Amino acid sequence: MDMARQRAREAGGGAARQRLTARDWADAALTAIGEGGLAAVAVEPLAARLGATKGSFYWHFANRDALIEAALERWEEVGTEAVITELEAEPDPAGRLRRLLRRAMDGAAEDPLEVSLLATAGQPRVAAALTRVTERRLAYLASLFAEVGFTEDEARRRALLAYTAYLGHTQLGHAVPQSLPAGAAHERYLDGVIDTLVRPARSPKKEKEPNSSGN
Amino acid sequence: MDMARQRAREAGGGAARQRLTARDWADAALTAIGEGGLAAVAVEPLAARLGATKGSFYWHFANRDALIEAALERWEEVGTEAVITELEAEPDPAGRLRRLLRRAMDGAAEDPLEVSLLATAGQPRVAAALTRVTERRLAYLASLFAEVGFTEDEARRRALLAYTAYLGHTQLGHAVPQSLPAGAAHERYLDGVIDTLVRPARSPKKEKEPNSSGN
DNA sequence: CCATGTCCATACGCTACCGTACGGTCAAAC
DNA sequence: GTTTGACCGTACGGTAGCGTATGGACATGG
Repeated sequence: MDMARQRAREAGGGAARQRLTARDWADAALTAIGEGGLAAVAVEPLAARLGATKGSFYWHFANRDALIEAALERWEEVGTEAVITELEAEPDPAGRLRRLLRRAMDGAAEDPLEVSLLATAGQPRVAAALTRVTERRLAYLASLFAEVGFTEDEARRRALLAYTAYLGHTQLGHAVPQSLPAGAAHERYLDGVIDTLVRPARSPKKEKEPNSSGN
Repeated sequence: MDMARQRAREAGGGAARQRLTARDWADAALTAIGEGGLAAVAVEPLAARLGATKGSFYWHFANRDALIEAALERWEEVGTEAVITELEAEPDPAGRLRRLLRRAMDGAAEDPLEVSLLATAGQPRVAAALTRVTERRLAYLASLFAEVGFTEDEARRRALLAYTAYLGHTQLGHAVPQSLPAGAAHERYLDGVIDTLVRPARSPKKEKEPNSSGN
């Protein structure tokens, strides 16, 4: 009967480790969240997918809740901090801003994780993680807008608008992708949106003119 | 033992009907979705909340799936068509546009339904409902922008941006409400966003000047 | 006063999943 | 080559929810 297990592991997509780590389980939980929401983080199905059993899981984690916590922590790292540090390679602030917006909008369609997590904001753990990530991203976005020349208030306001647009874009791309422009129209649409977000206001009040150096 | 049931009904919040209709179940399913996502649509908990049992449910519906379908249909009605028809009372197109945007942004925070449904776009039934609702809303929004004076393309583009901003605003208001401005700042923020969306572009290409008559 | 159809309660079996108990395996240490 | 401990499989009990079967309650028409 252990031959069945051997087969499951070897057929399980090539890289079949013999022993699992806590990170393996956390990553599996993250993909499960992306596919079916928090409710899809079920120990036995995950074990089956990993070619293991609950025995392995309950060695690495106390219970299902601990797994969720670990998955959320991991998400905070790879989904925010990694992007920011990677972006710091770009020297020009305006370039950083445009590049960030483009990267976010581009990859928004295939990011079911954010969508699933936002839907589970009722869970206190998820809410806490979301709060941290959101504040971090908004603060960084606002700092970029400020670096480009906007006042503090205006920078925060634009960061908020940009982030809500990003979130909505993610939602649409995930739920109703047909409604988003495709191909060349997609490029033009994104350029238009980014321009709207980055360019200075027309004339509502005295606004410090930002030096919008195109990318 | 039927006394317990009597008590449950009479204590259940005042208006305790003796007999339930299919719509009662559908509405209960909708509120359950808003509170806990699609997974929270469970027959037995709903029955308990309604002061009834599964016997009632399986009289009105074939199974859980049929309930979900009915709930989605009901959502399409009250969440979109009702709003549009109500909005048609406003005579001025520009007024309709601004009023719609303001209404959407204002009520966005306390609308957990949309958030939950967007997260369940994996389910084919939900995806279909979302597609219909989204296309309907986008088409109506684009028609409003067109009525105000934008070209077809620009109207569609602005409708898309406005709708993504609305979706993102809903998400933020639901998941991280602290990140949104409150009080007077909230008003100023909304006015700024709506202005950005409704006002003509500065000078990218020749754009027909819309007659933006304020509300 | 009975008959009929509508609506619902109760009891039951079934499945999926959580968490626990315990025994087995395997590599490294000695 | 035995021991040890990390790691995992298997078996078990418990719970929540789905769907079914069946028998009432109750109103209405005859």
